[in-house]
Amino acid sequence: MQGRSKEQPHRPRRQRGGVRLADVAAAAQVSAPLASRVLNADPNVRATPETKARVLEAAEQLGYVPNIAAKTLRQQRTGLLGLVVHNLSSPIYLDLLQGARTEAAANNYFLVLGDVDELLTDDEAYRIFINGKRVDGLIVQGGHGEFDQRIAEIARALPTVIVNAPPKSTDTVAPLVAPDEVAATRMLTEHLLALGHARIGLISGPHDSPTNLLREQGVRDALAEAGHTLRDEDTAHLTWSAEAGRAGLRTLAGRWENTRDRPTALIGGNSLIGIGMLRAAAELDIAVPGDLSIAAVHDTWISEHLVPSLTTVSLPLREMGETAVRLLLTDTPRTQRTIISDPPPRLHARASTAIAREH
Amino acid sequence: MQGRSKEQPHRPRRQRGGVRLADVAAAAQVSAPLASRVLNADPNVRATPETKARVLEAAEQLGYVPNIAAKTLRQQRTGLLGLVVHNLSSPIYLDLLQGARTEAAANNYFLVLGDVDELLTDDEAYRIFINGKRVDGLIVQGGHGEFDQRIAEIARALPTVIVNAPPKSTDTVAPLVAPDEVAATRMLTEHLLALGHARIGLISGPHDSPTNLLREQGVRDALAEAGHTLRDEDTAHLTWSAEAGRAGLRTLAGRWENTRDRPTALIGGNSLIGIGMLRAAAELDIAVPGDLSIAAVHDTWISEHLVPSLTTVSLPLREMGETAVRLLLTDTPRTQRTIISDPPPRLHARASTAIAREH
DNA sequence: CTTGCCTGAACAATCGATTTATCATGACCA
DNA sequence: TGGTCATGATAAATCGATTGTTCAGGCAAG
Repeated sequence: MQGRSKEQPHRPRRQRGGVRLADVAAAAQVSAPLASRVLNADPNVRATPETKARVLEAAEQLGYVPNIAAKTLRQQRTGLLGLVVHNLSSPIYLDLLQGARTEAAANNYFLVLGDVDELLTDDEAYRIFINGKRVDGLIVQGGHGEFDQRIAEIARALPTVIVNAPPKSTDTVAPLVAPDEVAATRMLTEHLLALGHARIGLISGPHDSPTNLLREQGVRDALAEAGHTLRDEDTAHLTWSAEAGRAGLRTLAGRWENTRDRPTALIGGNSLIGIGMLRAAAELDIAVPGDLSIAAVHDTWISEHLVPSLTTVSLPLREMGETAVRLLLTDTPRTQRTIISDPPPRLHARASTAIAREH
Repeated sequence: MQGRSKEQPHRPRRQRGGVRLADVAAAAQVSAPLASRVLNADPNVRATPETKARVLEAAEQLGYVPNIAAKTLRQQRTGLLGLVVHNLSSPIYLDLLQGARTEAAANNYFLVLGDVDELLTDDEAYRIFINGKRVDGLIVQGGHGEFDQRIAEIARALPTVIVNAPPKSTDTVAPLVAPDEVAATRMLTEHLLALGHARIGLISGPHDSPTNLLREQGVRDALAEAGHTLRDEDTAHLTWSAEAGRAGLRTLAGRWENTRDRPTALIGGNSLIGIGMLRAAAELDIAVPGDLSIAAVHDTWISEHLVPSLTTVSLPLREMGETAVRLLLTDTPRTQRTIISDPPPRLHARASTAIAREH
């Protein structure tokens, strides 16, 4: 047992890199370029069926997987899309993420996560993510003030699609994918009107945010058609959080001096606000839906598990994510604005809304 | 205004690729390799301070960002980590994701999302993600039966860290990062015991799942120390969902024939189950915490907004994500098991638990 | 019998950064 | 003056796949 005492006498030559195209080509007794063309089903390739079969066979045999870095370098295409999220803890946009992820996967793309705050504060991260050619395109959420201002700059460096809310600036810097916000709140309002509510209020996000303007519009439209109006004293505009919903309802309720001069139903600008409103109602001993009906925009997994379960309208977030990816992969004119109207917003009537009681 | 009428008379030679290292080197009047070494702060580089300054200056001036594909090809390192998630809609693991994302970013890494179901069903996606050298390492959630069986295979192909729950198989295939599950439920139980509860039940996930075994152990330990036991008729083991929590409480309540022979407090195996339990209690007119105290594992953003707000114990999910990334970046022996005990689980006492009432 | 065309395939260049090996220059010492 | 050595920098090879160009051979037409 003396000879060959070395422990690693003949490890296969290529240990790290796995199987290369050259290995496949060698096994199939063809050149690397030909193997590449066969494996990529190049329509212009001219090879006998036997040759093709040999190449495919060899690739299968060796478990060949193309090296993505090499492919990327040559083709200037990473197979990655960036998704810049604002607040991942919010349940609202997970569906959007899921939709984007699924559609990306269907095209053999993967998603890389970026964070709004990080990109704003960490220059290094920004450079790597935006300028480093790390991704082929970017999906960003509009409507986040400070970040909106940099979207134009980003869109110049990289194909970009904005989802959800258009930046405030008037010039269109990138294609937009959005839900039919107006239809959504209109639907909620009409639901409440049908239940006999006449005085309906709104607790929503910042008054001048693009999203709020649209959602508020939907409420106003539906009310106007029914001959009613949205009164200033029945609205509160804070942020998009549960805490804001709670504070908003407390503020409104503070104005209610008697049981007659007050709204019988309130709409929450998003599901977090709706949750906060339910909470505030419980704290203030306002019976829902007995004294007050509550409905909100966005249907999330939790809506039906709340007590009482929350009436909502669901936006096609998943489809928005899918569409955003599709637009990204088909380079779209930056002026294009896609409103997802199929499927339309859908009403989920639950226990938090009921027929208006006569005061 | 006739001359120069062409709109794009002299676009710079390199339009697509941006600034290359060669451009920087040329501007600084040095060779590309030297520029590379200076920019990467190679300790072995020998260059005069003036030369270094010139290179750095030129890079800054031109806005040079290294081409990641080229770097990756040469270094066999992508700068990406894969995070394989099971159900992104669940709020529970978002903190883990956030922790991982933050720590990755701090090391100039980015996260790519994979989906358990997709990797199980889509062979192409699996090959690209796992075998394609698309990522340098992988964080996977253990405890998802079918997927667990492939973790060993994955771990052979790629540096891997398992978070949360160990696969059932006894051999350790990759380092593990987990919270102190036993301490968490022990803490909840002790909180209830301190409130005077003596008979405490448990509604949790599948009985033989690794996570449940540990959580149940914590309950049993604390009860035993106080001279009590966990009765079989006070437990239900279904899935980890809100629906299961609801069904679990309904099952248990169905056994309660009089007000004396029943538990005064129940622990939910996770926050979803806790939410379902609150819902079932409301439906069954069981006052919480009057008739029944309810507490659950996992503190999420919603816990404090529920009615009543839910007592929970929070696990250090964020830190787990951070640690998982760190382990991945420092190639760790696969036998290592890291229990995050700093910070320890933390109790959030809220309105759903109260002093036990004498029956 | 040669020219020309088509088929089947190989050759060579390219993507951009890194890294190993090599070369020039000047200082210093014998 | 010649030789050694440290210093400063360059040349060339490499990572692996793709793509434009070229080449050899076979067959048909002139």
